[in-house]
Amino acid sequence: MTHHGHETMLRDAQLRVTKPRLAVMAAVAQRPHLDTDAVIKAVRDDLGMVSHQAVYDVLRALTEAGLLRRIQPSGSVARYEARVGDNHHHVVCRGCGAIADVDCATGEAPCLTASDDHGFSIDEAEVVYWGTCPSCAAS
Amino acid sequence: MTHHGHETMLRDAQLRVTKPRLAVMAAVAQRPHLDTDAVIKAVRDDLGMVSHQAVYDVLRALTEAGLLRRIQPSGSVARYEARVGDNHHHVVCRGCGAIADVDCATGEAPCLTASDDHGFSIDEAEVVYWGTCPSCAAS
DNA sequence: GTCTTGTCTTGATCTGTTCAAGAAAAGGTG
DNA sequence: CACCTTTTCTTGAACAGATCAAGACAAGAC
Repeated sequence: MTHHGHETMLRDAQLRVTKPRLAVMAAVAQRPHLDTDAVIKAVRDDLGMVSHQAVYDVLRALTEAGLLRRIQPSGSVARYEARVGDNHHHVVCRGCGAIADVDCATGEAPCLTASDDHGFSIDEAEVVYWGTCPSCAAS
Repeated sequence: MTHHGHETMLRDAQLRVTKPRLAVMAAVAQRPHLDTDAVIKAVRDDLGMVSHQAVYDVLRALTEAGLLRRIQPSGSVARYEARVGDNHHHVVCRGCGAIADVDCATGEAPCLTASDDHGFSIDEAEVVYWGTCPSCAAS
């Protein structure tokens, strides 16, 4: 994804184009599953001093606009990724908290039909696989 | 589940039987998906003054022993439920955070085989359905 | 260039959770 | 039953991530 592409995405979402926003998008596009703190560090490496507040605002704005997806497995802080709309899921290591992407084996809309939805109108099924990553399994 | 049954469960898990523990188990068994604060209130209604620390310790001990399950959807605080070992999932309301149980439509071990596990050894698949509950849909 | 609106900075605040040290209670043993 | 060891509970402080509030500032429309 190019810098220019990010600019177009922001405009399409009716959001203003600012340096912090471009830096956040670049950081998340480059390294998926970044936590908030890592995003702040990446943005500051890129632009110098930026307030953590600005980063929080940017992350919220981009998430609400559907440009970013927020994931937060139990016991972990909020993380963000750029892959949206492709219905993929995550595998999380119980040892170190590492996250990797997986496409669900059951096709495009896994488990989206619950056996009994209790009257809820369901629009998304989120799947988290829990396990142990190779390096944690070794130790 | 009787009071006596809870006592047996604690002993089987090699945990000492104390009033706070029995009160926590009773509260969670009675009303599923209780958050920590609600558990504290329920325990105090039952026993009088109990420190919040004791409740946190009890919840952690029971969760580690497998007597309770901790669930924590994004944007929500930690919640606990007594149903363990039956592989059911949850539907969460985006509006009010209400949680209901659902049995997964795809059988006993839904989606447990990821298409590419990245070398992780997976032991659990957790599914969260996101949607809108009837009362939030009405407003 | 000017104006309006949305965004960023600064700094305080909040909530849920955890840490630490000592007092109290559970339950096994003599 | 009394004692002792181990675990659990109380008290009080601390911590992290996230949020709130007010004003300075910049983006983009006209």
